[in-house]
Amino acid sequence: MKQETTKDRILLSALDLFSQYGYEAVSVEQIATAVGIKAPSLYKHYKSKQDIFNAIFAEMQRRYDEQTEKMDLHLADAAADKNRFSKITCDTLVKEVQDLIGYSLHDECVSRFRRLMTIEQFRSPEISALYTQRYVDRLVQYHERLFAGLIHADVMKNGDIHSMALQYVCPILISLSVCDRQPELEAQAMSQIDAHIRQFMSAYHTDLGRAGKAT
Amino acid sequence: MKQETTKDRILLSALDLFSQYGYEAVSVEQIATAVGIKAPSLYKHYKSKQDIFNAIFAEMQRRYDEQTEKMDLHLADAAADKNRFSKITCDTLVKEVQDLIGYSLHDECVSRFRRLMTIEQFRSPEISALYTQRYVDRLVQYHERLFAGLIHADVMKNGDIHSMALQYVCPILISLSVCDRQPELEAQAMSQIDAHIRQFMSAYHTDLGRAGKAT
DNA sequence: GTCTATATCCAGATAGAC
DNA sequence: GTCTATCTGGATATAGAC
Repeated sequence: MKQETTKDRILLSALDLFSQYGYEAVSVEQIATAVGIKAPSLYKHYKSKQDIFNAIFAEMQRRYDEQTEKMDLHLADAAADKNRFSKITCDTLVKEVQDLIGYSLHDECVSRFRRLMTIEQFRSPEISALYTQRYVDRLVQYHERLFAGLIHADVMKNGDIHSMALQYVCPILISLSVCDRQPELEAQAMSQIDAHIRQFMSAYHTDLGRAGKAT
Repeated sequence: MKQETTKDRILLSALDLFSQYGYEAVSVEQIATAVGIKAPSLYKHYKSKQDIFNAIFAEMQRRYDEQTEKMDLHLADAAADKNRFSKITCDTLVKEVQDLIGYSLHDECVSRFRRLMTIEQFRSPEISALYTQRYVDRLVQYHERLFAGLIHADVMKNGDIHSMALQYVCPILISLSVCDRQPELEAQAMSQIDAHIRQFMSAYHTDLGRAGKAT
């Protein structure tokens, strides 16, 4: 719980502005004004505008690594306790996903950095690869492992796991990108996600209708 | 087959540069150099840099409208001849989609404009809405209509049509966005699309295994 | 660590000759 | 329709006082 330094506030203000207008379109004076100081004062904290940009990436990478660790633990937990798989219902799945999407949309850092990545994704091969890994591959791979467990527990129908993960994850990713562009469509996106998950489960779950009711 | 005017060449060079680096990062001098003239000469054709940007949008909108008309006719044809639905096989579907994706990736104008839209999508509510409409809604709605026809013809299982369209279309859209970032992954993306469509059909087609073989 | 003043550079755009 | 020369503004960044 350390206090927010000026250096941190510069980082967050820059992230805010970069994510809206892009790196090139934002001047260091705009950043300074947002922080409440004059432009030359920035240079006591960062040696250049590019340096601020790099610091944003470094900081977000740190947070991302933390989060990935948690996801891995969560999945390991689920795999260790195979009985939990059979208890999964549409309602719990929908709620889990909607919470995750809500967090991704409303956490300022997470959502701003994702938008920044979106508009700067073609700037270098490194950023391109990072984008695919973070926002596509990680979630797909997570669900591949999850579905492999569910199939093994006979809760889900057998099939091409990678394609199943894509069909589950991609509509959610697209909804997220729509909300990034048009926040006013969030409610609609959430209800589409709800319908999507129920449709997916009805197509791939072995025993959905009776899941919660069986004695 | 009219000849390519300087005005057109400016438009295409600007599109090329904007789609790589973004509007702000490209100077009018860069555009002029790409065309093979000096910067001030540009102003005889367009009154400002912003004017070039707007002209790109107007021209691409014109081409888009043409294409939409063709798609509508194609769908109307298919709907009028319901017997064709039952003849659809995985192989033809895969080929159709791969051709479409190949075109979207390799047509210079189409792919450059899509990348430009991607990196400029947060610049205004109008561009945001245009992006969603062009690159998400149109394809989803097309497949909703297609699937409605297929369900009516008893070729596809019944279900929530919108969700089914999302599950079919979104993995393809994500593959496209991956290839925009990382062209080196195209072959891999194509084979994932192949597997995805076959998995989708095996989940939703009423009678896949015998489709091509039944007497 | 913040400020004012300033150096330096380069962008978009215009004027006017050819 | 292209050029050279130029205007003007705004950007990043530095120097040095407080």
